[in-house]
Amino acid sequence: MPGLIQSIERSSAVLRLLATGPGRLRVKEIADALGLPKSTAQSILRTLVAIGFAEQDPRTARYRLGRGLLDLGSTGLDANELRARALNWADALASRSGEEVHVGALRDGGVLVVHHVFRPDDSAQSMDTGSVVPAHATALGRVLLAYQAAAAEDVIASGLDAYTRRTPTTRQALARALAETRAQGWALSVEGWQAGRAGIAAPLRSYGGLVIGAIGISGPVERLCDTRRQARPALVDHVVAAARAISRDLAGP
Amino acid sequence: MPGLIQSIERSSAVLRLLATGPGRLRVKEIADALGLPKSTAQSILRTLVAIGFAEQDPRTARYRLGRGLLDLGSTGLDANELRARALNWADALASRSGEEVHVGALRDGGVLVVHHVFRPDDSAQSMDTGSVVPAHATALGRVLLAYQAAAAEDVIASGLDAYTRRTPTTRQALARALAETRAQGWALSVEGWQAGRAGIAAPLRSYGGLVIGAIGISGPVERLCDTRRQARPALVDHVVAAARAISRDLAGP
DNA sequence: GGCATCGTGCGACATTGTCGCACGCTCACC
DNA sequence: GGTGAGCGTGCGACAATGTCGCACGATGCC
Repeated sequence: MPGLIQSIERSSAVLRLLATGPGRLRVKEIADALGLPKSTAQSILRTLVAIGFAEQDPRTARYRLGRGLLDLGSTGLDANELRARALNWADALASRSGEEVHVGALRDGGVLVVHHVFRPDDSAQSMDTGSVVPAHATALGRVLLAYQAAAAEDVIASGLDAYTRRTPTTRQALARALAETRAQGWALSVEGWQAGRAGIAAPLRSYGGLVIGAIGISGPVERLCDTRRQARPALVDHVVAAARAISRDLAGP
Repeated sequence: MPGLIQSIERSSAVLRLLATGPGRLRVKEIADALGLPKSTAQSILRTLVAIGFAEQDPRTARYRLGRGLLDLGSTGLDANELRARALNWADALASRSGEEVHVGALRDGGVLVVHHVFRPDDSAQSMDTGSVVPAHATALGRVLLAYQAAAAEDVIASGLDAYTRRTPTTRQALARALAETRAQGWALSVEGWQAGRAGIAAPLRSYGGLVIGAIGISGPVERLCDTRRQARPALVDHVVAAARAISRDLAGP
């Protein structure tokens, strides 16, 4: 067994210390804890900060884990694995709800549809798998953005395009929608993406409760919503139940 | 600005590729994608595997992100920050429920109590902040173990001590309790830790929906439960609402 | 003000990381 | 079955990089 790269090993020790130690640490504390000379620890930390795996508070000079590392964790499962785990439940949801079902994950500011189940009737439908839909305009996307603040910021920074008159196009409007989604634990989008159509979606949680995907139904507004354009509770229950079942599978034993 | 440690930079590029690329990748694909010689890529990967940041499927020789990295992400907030964010809501929960409140996080197989609010009456109470309670025996702990499978495995491997006749002491009993917790989104423990006392707890979710702590109430069984020893719905609602409010704060804008 | 400690960065040089190469294994094609 | 191509793995030479002592400026305490 050939040698390992010492500097990478050391960087992992630093990261573990930041993650499990008493919190924000100083260079000296890190160096002492790991038995490294101060300069060595500092070189490692400087690099970790540069790559986004650690962050330093300029006021106190203390270090903590960085967003770049958290971002990595949040995409720990790939599209194929998400799809494989969601397949059967997505089919069942289409049967129960009578609507078409999509499973998606955030990708480059949009939602990549990793699985699509047609509405269980003989209507004309086109296959959506592989397509990318706008996150801010769809229920799938709202669920994903609600739990991934950095992605939400990116989407806002890129500009919130209007697809219909009901698409949220301001930071405030989107923030309100995302807050509501977090409060309810599911999302509703009424004519945000396509006129006359609505979507209900719920989060898919992986290891540690991490939101790594979303499952949702979509169909005509009058079928998904009551007369006050609120989501029909029975449909919400179906979507949330399917999301929970998939999440149990994703979270492990 | 002095130089950065190149091998650490390269390891981060590999990790990002594993996280955002098409999924399970081979040495050659990684080397080509990053413009590195095959041997260099392999040295980096061998090290990443050794530190747990990457894993290789022995059958296919393909690499993916490792559990060690996901573990880091799940403890990205420290106890002080958790406490600061939960303070006010914990006080409000004690007022509304009329019971004492604890906020905790997993630490070395137990639950570290990071904040404790006394029951809002004049009864004799002792300060619990800083103490560590057994994860498998308490509602706080059940919530945390329900969403952190690796920690649950560790706790089981360390042995499930009995504190009362109702403490779950087998893998099956604990797994059942954790599954129920995940299904409901909150946990109940009746006389699992102390005779005559019960606890109701719900998860605190951070960035990405990650469960990084729990908040709960505890008190006499007859006050927390109905005659069938089921949690009183009004109390569950209070706990879940507090958990949600704190989670909104923890998740960012 | 003096002293101790810390974080940061420079630069010498020893150690470590890089990486070409060889080998065994697997797979596809004839 | 035989052959060739491509891959993953590991060895080892050596150049490049990482290590780390030291100096300096900033901060806090007495």
